[in-house]
Amino acid sequence: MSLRYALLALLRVGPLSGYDLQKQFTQSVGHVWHAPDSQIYPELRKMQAEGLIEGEEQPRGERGTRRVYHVTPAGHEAFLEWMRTPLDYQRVRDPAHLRAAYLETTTADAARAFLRAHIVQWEGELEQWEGELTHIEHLSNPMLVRRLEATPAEGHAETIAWKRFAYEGLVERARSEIAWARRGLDLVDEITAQD
Amino acid sequence: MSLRYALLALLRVGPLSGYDLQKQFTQSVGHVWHAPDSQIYPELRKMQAEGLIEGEEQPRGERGTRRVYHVTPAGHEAFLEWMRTPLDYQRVRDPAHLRAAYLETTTADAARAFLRAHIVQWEGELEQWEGELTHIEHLSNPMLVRRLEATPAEGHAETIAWKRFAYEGLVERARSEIAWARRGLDLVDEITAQD
DNA sequence: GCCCGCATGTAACGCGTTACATGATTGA
DNA sequence: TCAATCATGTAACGCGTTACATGCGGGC
Repeated sequence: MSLRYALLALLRVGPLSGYDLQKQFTQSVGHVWHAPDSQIYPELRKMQAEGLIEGEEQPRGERGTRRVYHVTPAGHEAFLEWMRTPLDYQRVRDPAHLRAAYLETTTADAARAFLRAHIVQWEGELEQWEGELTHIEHLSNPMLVRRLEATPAEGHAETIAWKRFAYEGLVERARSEIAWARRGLDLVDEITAQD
Repeated sequence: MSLRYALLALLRVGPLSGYDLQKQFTQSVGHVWHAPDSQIYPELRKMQAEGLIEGEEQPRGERGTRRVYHVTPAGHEAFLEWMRTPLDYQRVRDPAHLRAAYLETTTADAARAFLRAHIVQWEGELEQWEGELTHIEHLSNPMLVRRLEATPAEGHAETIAWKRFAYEGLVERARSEIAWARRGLDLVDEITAQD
């Protein structure tokens, strides 16, 4: 549901091809909203059919072509409309906490393996998000630079502030997941010590 | 993917009908893993077809029937196997943080509305999870009581400890989302003060 | 000449959501 | 007798995942 708005957010700054968008989805935006190429290309076609974007075929070498998309006025409006609309929050569906609630049904080793994997998982995310944060602070994210170049200077601080805000929230979340799993490991130790 | 294991976790304690399971999914387990009835009934049929559970038709009044399911040995094994298996973590797809990263594109009012809705959303979850925590502490959750009755007394403390652990993690997450959105509201104030 | 990166997709499948649909029992 | 609760589903649709599929361009 949000994929198209993530795509619009990127395209609003300037035209990009499906491939370029896909790269952004494995880099910057992808740290917040992941999408594989098999989802991006069809979505772009749909958005074009609905008049939110327009694609321009560009020759590439002798026979190759690439399609560069740009946002139409209707697309700009759709994005701004989305920003004004309440988000629809998905119902909670959290496999890690579901499993955590039943850890007494398994062995101490399995419980530890699960908790350690949880730590590894969130340490990975943490690294990505902290990396993005430093890219934001140092203005070393090319997409952010393009965005700043396309907007008047007096808005730059605000743009950066919101990016930082978003990633700080994610960093905080990752830290809290890691701390939680560590407490879980302590709990396994306490329980096994009793036997 | 985890739905069937959530169902197995409940059924392991003792037989239940689809309707009873559905109630648990709007109460206790549903605070971790939501599922509507339209998903539960077909899933139970599938699980029966795969030999994980067995259903027994019970008469209800003159003409009504209800199907009560119990876990087969294969079902018990499948659950324990799942507990030993690494979770597959979904890629990040977080609409709230996606939007937060682009709040400079909208008005201060829209930004505030979004952040306030985020706070309301997570305060709702927080209330649910804190409620569950007190139910756990006071042993006033009927499903937990059934679970304890079905297991030897020396395991009770551990069972309760893991439930508490799971819900504490969720409570922490909700608090952190709320704190984050409040910082966002402060940021809106700072930005509007500059103009 | 070969490989890596550029570039664009299709197909099948599963999970989840929403809406729709029906009927029986029990207690006020 | 009427409403609430018990009880069980079907159908259509959309989003996302995984696997599959293809071919060009540019640099070494």
